[in-house]
Amino acid sequence: MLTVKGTATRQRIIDGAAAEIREHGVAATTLDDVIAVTATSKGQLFHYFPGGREELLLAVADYESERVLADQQPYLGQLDSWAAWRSWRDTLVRRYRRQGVHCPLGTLITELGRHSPAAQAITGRLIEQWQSAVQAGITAMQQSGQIATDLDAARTAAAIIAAIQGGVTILMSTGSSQHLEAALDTMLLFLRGEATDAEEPQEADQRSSGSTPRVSGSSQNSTMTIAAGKKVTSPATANR
Amino acid sequence: MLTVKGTATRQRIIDGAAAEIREHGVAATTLDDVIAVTATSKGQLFHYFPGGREELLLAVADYESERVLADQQPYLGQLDSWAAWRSWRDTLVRRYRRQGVHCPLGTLITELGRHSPAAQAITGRLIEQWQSAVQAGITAMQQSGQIATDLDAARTAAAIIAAIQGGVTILMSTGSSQHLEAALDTMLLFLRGEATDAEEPQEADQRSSGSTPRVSGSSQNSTMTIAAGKKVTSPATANR
DNA sequence: TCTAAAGTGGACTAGCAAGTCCAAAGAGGA
DNA sequence: TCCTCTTTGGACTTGCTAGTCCACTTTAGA
Repeated sequence: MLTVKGTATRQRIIDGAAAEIREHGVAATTLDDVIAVTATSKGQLFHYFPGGREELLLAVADYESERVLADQQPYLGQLDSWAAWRSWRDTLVRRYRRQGVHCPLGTLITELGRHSPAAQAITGRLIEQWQSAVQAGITAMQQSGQIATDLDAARTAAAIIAAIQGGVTILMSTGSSQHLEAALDTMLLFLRGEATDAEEPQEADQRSSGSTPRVSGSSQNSTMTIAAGKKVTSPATANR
Repeated sequence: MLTVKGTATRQRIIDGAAAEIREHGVAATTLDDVIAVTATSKGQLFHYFPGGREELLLAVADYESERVLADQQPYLGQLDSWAAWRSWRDTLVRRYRRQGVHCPLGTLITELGRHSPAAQAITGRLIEQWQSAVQAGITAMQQSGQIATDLDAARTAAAIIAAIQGGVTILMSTGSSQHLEAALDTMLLFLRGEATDAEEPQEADQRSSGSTPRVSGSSQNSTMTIAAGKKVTSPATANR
């Protein structure tokens, strides 16, 4: 009831829609845009997504939420050393800075996540998974004595997720990754500050704390962004 | 060129639009909705907002951004004691918890703040003002020896703003204030932890850190997150 | 090879929502 | 009182977009 070709087409639609949404936002993305960019037709779109726009948006949200976590690997799944935390932090910043103003999930969350229960389920699951990965990292660090054991891993993980989310939201509206970086660095500083037992001296500082490197100036996203999502590829990306 | 009556009507339109947006989101709010809810007409709407929908939305954003800061007073402007920080924290949580899923600015930021420069200006200004108020608080605490002076006030303030923003965003999509509270509490914990000079012994802990109160389970919106105000009290901790 | 199901294209419809227009009522000053 | 400018009401236009419909093509497997 869905051949290989069909599956590919369906996926192509999702990819294209995701790219469009990253680029222009949910509100500004019409089905015709998606059709144009994926070289499909109305017939196909409604053939694969009988629920129409809503169903497509949900599929995109689902797809993006997987990407969010996948992009943070392998670090996110292995936060057992300060170096891993650092790499994870850098991966995150790099990813979002590259994406610039375009955060697929953030947009989806706020634009469609509010009232639809299905959308809430997706975002809820993402937050949960993300948070529990971070929490596992904290716990691991506690077990190896690198983070004080009296720190509430769950609560701190929740705070970290919130901080990231906020940093990204601000990045989306201002174009500067300054807040995201400050948020992440401060949280890491907090984790380290709580370390009472062992430490990894050779890594002990280099970032933040003192001096304030203060990220450049204004919107540095104009530079690339453009290319952002356009890697879609898939059989027919010869758009239009 | 704008009588008293006219000014009142204009303001009524903004109020009504803001309410509608808080309730249903920007995308779902049509001009006809605004007209209906404010007992006005198309003619009036375009008379006072020649730029149409866009101009109205901008006016609403401006209006809401002022409210955001105003609602945090007097604490936000006077963060010179731990008690003030606590009260501020409680005010924030209370406000957003009451508002539940409806964050006017968050919605406006993500839905219209992206591409319009005018909107970016508004959100940018809000973030700046908010952040500098927090930064002033940190500096004041440093000067009175309650926070270590080697802490980067600007960067930490940025992190706090990001954490709040993220907590609110998550609150909007899940309905739980858990993350917002965790974010704020963790940040306060961080500020306190950095205190090396003087301290306020009698206030030295009470929240989290040790024992892990561990917020209940899922959406505890109801539970009130137990500790919230605890002993510090402050004028209005009679939550809700 | 035949046939049924899957896939595809695109014209068409319906409805909504932004924005236009104009007529008429009200308000204030000379 | 009159004249002008502001305010108000609402019908009407226009354009867009989600969704429908159906004819046609391709694919798979019996």
